[in-house]
Amino acid sequence: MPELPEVEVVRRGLAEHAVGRVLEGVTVTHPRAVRRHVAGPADLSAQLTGLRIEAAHRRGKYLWLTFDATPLGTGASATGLDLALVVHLGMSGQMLVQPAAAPVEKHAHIRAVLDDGAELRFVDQRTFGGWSLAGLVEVDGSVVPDTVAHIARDPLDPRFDREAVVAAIRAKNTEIKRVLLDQTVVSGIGNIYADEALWRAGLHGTRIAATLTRPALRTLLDAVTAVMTEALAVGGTSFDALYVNVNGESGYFSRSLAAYGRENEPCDRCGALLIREQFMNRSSFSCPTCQRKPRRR
DNA sequence: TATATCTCCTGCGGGC
DNA sequence: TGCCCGCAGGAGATAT
Repeated sequence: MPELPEVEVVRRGLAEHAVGRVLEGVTVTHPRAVRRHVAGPADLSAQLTGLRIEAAHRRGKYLWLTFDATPLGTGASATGLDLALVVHLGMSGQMLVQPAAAPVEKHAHIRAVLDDGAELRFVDQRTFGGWSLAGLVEVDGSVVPDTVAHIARDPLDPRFDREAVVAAIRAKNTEIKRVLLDQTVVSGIGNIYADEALWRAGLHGTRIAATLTRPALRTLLDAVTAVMTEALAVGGTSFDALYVNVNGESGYFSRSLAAYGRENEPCDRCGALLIREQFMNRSSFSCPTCQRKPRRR
């Protein structure tokens, strides 16, 4: 599932293969792939056509492309400087840059023709992701799409303030894993990296955030940063063909996971068998010895 | 206001 | 072989 490292891999791919290119035409074949756009997919296509991609950005799990004006543009180019194409990959979204002649993927819901003959394709099996257009706003010293303004900085952001996040977490009277997954507190963390970071920090996900000490939370946030950095270095985590970079290649971090998906396998730290529990309608993996459950709420 | 739960969606694998 | 069901889970909407 695409979490921060996987999304960053995609962003880098877009920066390499799509930035500088002009969108010569956009075709939407699945209306659900266009989000929050009252005017509909046709209007989104019209607004994007003729824009040159200036840069690829990311915050947490959100990607967005910004544009500059281009002499090749249509009437839409006049607004390009203030417009962002926001992309969320959901659970299974892919942003692929393919030769136009390449076979079209079964779940290719949006296809954008680039001026170098390639196509930028949004492929999404489970249709939890999508594209949307947004205006740009300044929040806390950074320019972001207005639909991303509520998303907190992620641990790989140079301006990530660890102490401020520690304080925000301690203000929450709920389980620490819920807080890690709350993108308004700290962004980019999904179920996989939450379990990995909690395992590294030796904390059970049902511990109440407000009861954790500042040093424990610093350790936890450092674990989040470390696990994401390591995953990014090897191209992200892949369990199947659902997560790939813009060239359709998978990452290798799944081989390094210490907790997620390892039910009944020995803990790398103590040897106890890892367990799986239901939490927030999804699976959580932990070590019953290293990560003690709280006695009660 | 803060927190918890529901819903969306599709493909895969297991059980019968 | 085919059908049914559970599972995977990000995030907005809704409920408490």
